[in-house]
Amino acid sequence: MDVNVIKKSEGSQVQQLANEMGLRKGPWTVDEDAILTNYISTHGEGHWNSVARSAGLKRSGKSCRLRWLNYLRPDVRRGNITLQEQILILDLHFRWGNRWSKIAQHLPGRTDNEIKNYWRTRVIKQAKQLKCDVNSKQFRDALRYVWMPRLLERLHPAPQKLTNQTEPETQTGVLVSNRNGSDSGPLLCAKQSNCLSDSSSGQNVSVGNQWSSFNNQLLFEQGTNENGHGCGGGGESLECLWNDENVWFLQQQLCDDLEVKFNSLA
DNA sequence: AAAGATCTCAACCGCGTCGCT
DNA sequence: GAGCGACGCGGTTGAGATCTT
Repeated sequence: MDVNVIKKSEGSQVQQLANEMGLRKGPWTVDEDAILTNYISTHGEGHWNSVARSAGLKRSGKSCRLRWLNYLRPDVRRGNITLQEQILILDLHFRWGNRWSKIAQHLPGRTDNEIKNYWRTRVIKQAKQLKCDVNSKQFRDALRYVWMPRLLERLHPAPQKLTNQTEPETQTGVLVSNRNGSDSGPLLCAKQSNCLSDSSSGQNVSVGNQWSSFNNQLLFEQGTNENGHGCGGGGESLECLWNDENVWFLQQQLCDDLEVKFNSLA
């Protein structure tokens, strides 16, 4: 597919210059991929502008770099984000915010672009469902105290397994949930009051340490537990965690008065 | 089956930073 | 220190795929 896309936004001097130089934009062709891959395998990465010129690609250096890093690199992992990766992303984003490249460094084979897309398409969607702002304390608490623990629970149905593998305090709260027939948010939250105390007393580090410990385990396990325990057999969808009941609970509790509860628990 | 809505993700853009001259 | 080019990052876009009606 040979696409010479002339964008509406074209008009800047840079773009005009690019056009005059005959630079291509839009989707990469198989031939272009092959040229870039061959060139880099021979000459290595870096100096992207000269790569574009020397390889005979009518692409900008930026475009070559992006194509290589996000798609052609041999160690790029394709396919669904695993449960482990989802937990890591949630945790790391909690710590660092939209530092996608920094987060990606902790997910081998995943690109910042992929993680960014995951966040925008999955996580922000959930925030909208809950009628919360994605950056609000309510939603961040929902991620931290409900979503992540439930992912962990899916990953490790038997809590003892984790307890035996990491330091004891790593497991406080986050793995506890009420499974008496139906999920019960309030009980879940009450059982996690120790976590809340940690964060509200300014001891985010301790919670971070809990997750750091678990992150190490996740990274270790990624090679052996690729499929996790998704709700649909091999499915890795998060959406199953956000069933109607959970959404209802979170809307009721988190977006209305959970913040008050947190404060009182602290 | 078709049309419209929604989702996904590759690719682009603008901007900040870094290193060299 | 100023100017410049290269690079990397985060935000945004839009085409194609998928789902819903």
